[in-house]
Amino acid sequence: MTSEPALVERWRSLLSSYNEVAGHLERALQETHGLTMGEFETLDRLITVTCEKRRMQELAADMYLSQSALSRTVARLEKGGLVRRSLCEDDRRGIFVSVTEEGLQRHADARATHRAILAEHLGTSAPAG
Amino acid sequence: MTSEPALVERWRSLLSSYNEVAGHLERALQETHGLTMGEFETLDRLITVTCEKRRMQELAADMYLSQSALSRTVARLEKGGLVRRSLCEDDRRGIFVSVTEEGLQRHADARATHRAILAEHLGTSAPAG
DNA sequence: AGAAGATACATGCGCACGCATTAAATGTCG
DNA sequence: CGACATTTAATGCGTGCGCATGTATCTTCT
Repeated sequence: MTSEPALVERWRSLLSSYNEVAGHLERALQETHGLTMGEFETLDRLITVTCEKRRMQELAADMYLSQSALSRTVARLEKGGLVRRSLCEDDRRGIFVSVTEEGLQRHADARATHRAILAEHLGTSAPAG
Repeated sequence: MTSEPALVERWRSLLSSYNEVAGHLERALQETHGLTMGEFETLDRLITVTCEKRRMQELAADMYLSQSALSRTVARLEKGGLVRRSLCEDDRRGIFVSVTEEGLQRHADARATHRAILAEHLGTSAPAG
């Protein structure tokens, strides 16, 4: 049973941790690799999973992005050649998303930055609780 | 010494906790009280502190918002009559911000919603770590 | 088969954000 | 005092987001 003041405390802590890390992450990924945090996370989720193609919907379920945000994020990634969209034959409303070679490469590069930022800005702060 | 995979794990957990809570909070505060999360947090910080007036700069230091975002947030709050801006006589570059009666009231109302959302969406999830 | 409703993704719109710049006030040093 | 750097807050601009809606496709029920 968490008391209310403690709850607010926990929220503030979460808020500042998140913003600290997200801020640096966003800047670093953008500057060094031309990627939004959302773009990186999307790539990351596309790659971490075994199957080659994933439907928008599955992707959305894994993520914090809204459906519309995901749609646009994938559109940007495709425009940048990092991802490919293809029709789903079984259900022609569906869209499959797959990572291109360039996408794999860019993600691999960006991952280093990602880890570094996490180590620097998440590693030092105490895990809440 | 946190291992790298664990770090990423921790980040993803932070990311989803944050977005879960922030999403619901934003919606609830907007719908019920016409307040942005940033606006509420700003009011909250203005009120939690002992002194009556606070300078933008001090406020900014407490918060995750950028200087420009804070400036606009305060402008919105003022436009809504929840906050008042006044010149700082000692240093006329500075701006003091103080909460109006209406601001106090609105904050008091919103606080209930805030706590409720936290209890619902932060209370159940295990504190990371 | 045909109509009504559900589902999947795309898009119009408005909003809050961050970065870079600007305007006003202060501090510094000759 | 007067020129120049510094600091504080406001603002122009571009970007990504969520909500609501649009369009195409699938499902269900008769």
